[in-house]
Amino acid sequence: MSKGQATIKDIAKALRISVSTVSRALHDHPDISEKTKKAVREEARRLDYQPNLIAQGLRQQKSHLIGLIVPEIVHHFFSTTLSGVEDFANSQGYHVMVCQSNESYEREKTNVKALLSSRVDGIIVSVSKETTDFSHFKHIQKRGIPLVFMDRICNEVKAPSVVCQDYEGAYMAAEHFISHGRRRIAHLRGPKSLLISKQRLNGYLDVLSKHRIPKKDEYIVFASDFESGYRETLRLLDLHEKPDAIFAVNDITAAGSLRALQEKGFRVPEDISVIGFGDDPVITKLTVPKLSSIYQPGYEMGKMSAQMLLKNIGVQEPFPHEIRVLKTELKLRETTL
Amino acid sequence: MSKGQATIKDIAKALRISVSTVSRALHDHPDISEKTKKAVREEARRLDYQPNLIAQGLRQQKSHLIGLIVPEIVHHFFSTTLSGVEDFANSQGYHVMVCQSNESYEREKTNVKALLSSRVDGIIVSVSKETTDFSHFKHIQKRGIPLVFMDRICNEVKAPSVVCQDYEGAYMAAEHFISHGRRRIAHLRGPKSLLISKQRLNGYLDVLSKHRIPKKDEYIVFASDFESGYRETLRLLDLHEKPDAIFAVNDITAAGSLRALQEKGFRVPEDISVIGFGDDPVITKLTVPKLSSIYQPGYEMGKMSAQMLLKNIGVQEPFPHEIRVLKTELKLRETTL
DNA sequence: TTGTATGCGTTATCAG
DNA sequence: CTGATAACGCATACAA
Repeated sequence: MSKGQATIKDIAKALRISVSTVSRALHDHPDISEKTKKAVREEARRLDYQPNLIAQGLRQQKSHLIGLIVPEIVHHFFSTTLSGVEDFANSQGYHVMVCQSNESYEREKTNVKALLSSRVDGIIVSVSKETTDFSHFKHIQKRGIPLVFMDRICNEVKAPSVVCQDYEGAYMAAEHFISHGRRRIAHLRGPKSLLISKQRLNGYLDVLSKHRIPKKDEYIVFASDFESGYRETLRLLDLHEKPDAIFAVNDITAAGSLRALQEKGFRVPEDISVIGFGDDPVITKLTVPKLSSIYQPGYEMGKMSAQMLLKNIGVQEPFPHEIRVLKTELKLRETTL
Repeated sequence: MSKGQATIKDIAKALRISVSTVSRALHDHPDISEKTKKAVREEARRLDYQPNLIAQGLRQQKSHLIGLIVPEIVHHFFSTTLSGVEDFANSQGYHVMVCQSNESYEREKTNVKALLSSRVDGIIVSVSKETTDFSHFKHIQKRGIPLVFMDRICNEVKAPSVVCQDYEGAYMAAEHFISHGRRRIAHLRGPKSLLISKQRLNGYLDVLSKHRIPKKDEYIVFASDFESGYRETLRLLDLHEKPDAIFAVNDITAAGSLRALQEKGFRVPEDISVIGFGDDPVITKLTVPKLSSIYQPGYEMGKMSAQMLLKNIGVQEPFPHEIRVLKTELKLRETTL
């Protein structure tokens, strides 16, 4: 009775029929009589039969598992992508194994190995900051396992990728500053290793050059967390020509920046405007004044990634190198005019 | 070569030995000669052999997977518990399947079914707000699968549980108010369905009665997100006897409360002190003034849960009904005297 | 319409 | 020290 989980064998035994008949009945195979099907279904319910996905996986060489590797799930953005991945995967009968690289290259490699060993049917990756060698990703593909990059993508490996309009988002932010009379726009930029940082930087730079504003190196500083955002903003405020606008690579950095501005007595947005990136609902709600930001469709990006991944499961290499770009939006709140 | 993943069969074939020898060599079985072992290991490396966990799972009736069901991973607390679970599980050769119930009872049931079908070796659950019927949890145990409750526990089902000092945390908060001369302490409480809400409420109530302060029903209102925290605080401020301190069931609610206080021109902490619960690093950093809060050891709770779960894998029922309580701490910042 | 046999990759038992 | 074989639970080609 409660001897672990019931199997098709148990159903077969109870009904005195063969396991193959049970298997087929459960799958609604046309060959099986309605009568048998009904009996099987009832017995299955009686025994609370749940198909053993492990056995199914072994048999059909499909685990119905997909792997997701993200840097850190604590970040709002990544947790929303997980929701998107999970929802779509579940809707297609897949489950998700989540791994965090903690921004560590070594850990990312371990994660890949673990997922491969678990025979996941596909892997979605958002690359860690530390990663500069990409052979572990190529390795996935060599095994014939579909791979999709999400947000933190990787140009060195040809794989379907899902990003948002990083460039356009940054462009919008900078344009907004310009159209409100700002000329001395600083950028708190992300690490060199990340493409998204470069894209955001480029969007910013292109707006400057479009408006014939010379790029000023002191205005472009590395900062991607609260503390560095705070610290680097203090330094910006020490410049002879202080900026009149700050575009930050993400919201928490923008929050650090706001803290510095507030402490130094600058009025936001009157003296200095600020725009973040990510539109984190907690951060944008809590800063004073409320942070304007570029909305990133995390849930949709996750969903789309899962969709592209599942589309490629079972197909032959080479995998397409399609890049899907999802829309970002400028959300104006109180740190902008 | 790149024909999917290598198996022990491939190694056996290459070395012209039997699969059983390979299997044993890989497991460092004492019967196998050092010479053979070395050859096998080398060939395994050459072929980049990774054991097929699915096959292993089927064979040994152990999937080396554990399931984690949390309400919503976007909350900082739950994402830190995931890290704890993941780290400990990985260290023991287990992987984690994460499911979000989205605070929905139906979805929680679906999650349980899915995990059972995946033949996870154990399940960690943080119960959804909506859940009042617990048969799906009992069901897990009936199947002989160990179950551990974490944070959002469930007294109706006897299972090992990991919580933090909800009562004591609330007690500390209220005591702190009292010891700084506050007498009109309000509580923004969580939903009735959650034990942690009750515990936090009780800690608060016991401090009142200890100090012979009569409980005042208008001071105890339901609120567990930013908007309700904001709204209910406005109502508290309309009372004839306004509170001089507010203890909130979580940090985001406290943040909503602070927003209301600020809008109405109350000084925090001089006029009204505020303490939250959870010690969310983003929220406590961003509110103005910075929010005092009760620190909850999320990572350790996750780790402990995984530890208790793995301890029970393979053991016979009945599972112990041990409850582990982890320490909370009062973190004083700027919303308290 | 149903049953038998086989194999997915691995490990354990039993022989040798 | 090593090999052949069965079994885990399921799905399918082939028989009947």
